[in-house]
Amino acid sequence: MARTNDPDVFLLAALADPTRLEILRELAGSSEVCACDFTSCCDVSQPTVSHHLKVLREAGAVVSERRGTWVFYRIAPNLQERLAAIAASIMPGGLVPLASLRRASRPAPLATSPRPPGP
Amino acid sequence: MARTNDPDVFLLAALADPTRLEILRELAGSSEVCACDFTSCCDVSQPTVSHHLKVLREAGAVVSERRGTWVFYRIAPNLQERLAAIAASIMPGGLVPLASLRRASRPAPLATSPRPPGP
DNA sequence: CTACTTTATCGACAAATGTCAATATTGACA
DNA sequence: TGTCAATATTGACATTTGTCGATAAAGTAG
Repeated sequence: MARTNDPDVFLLAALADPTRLEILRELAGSSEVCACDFTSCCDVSQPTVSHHLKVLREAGAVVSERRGTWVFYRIAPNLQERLAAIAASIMPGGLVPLASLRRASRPAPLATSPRPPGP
Repeated sequence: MARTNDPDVFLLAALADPTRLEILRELAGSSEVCACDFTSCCDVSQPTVSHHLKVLREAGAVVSERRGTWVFYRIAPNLQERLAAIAASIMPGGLVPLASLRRASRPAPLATSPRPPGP
């Protein structure tokens, strides 16, 4: 079969699974989530959760950080850009991150954005 | 295995294939493309092209129109919205179509919420 | 060190997927 | 009608994928 190494295909394939999409939606709600919390929400075994997290990590959809026994996961910081790039390559209009919208119309008014201005 | 019926997963799975992504990128360049043109650009047999087009069609990524012997394909009109909705569900900021950018920059300059309220 | 917890890996399995050759279907035109 | 071109479907195949049980690895606390 046509083995591919296109990072875009890799990323899209990582999103195209009900359990992984559920994981990502859980992650979108909080700034970070412990790996142990996904076992309950996703109705699959612990090895399966670990497998899905690995797929998401290797595709660049999430990033992980070990703190003691626990491993915390976050949405990858550049996921927005990557999805925007993919969207732009397959659609005339494309999609843009909301952040770039606000930056274009005004010079960063107040800290009203839900995400703190990271380092 | 976990058979799903989530349209979002269906759509993402349709995009997560190198041949189908190539088809979509070809479609993004023109307003419409004849099915016969994909056989040359994608380096797969005619039945395979037909299969991939069916997957894209059933996922709602493209629409087709028969004109005589030929079948012409276009990017689905609501693909932007659907991808934007998926992006918004998995990322804090989300992604918005460029069209809505123009509309949103006028009437609500002080709206601190990241997402415009209207449907 | 041992015992315990959390996470990752391994091995195996069934189901899904991408591919093509062969064939069927659809439509145009003589 | 019959023939040809474009597209779709079928059947078969190898590869990939999602899943779990068992087990290993990493870290903490006693």
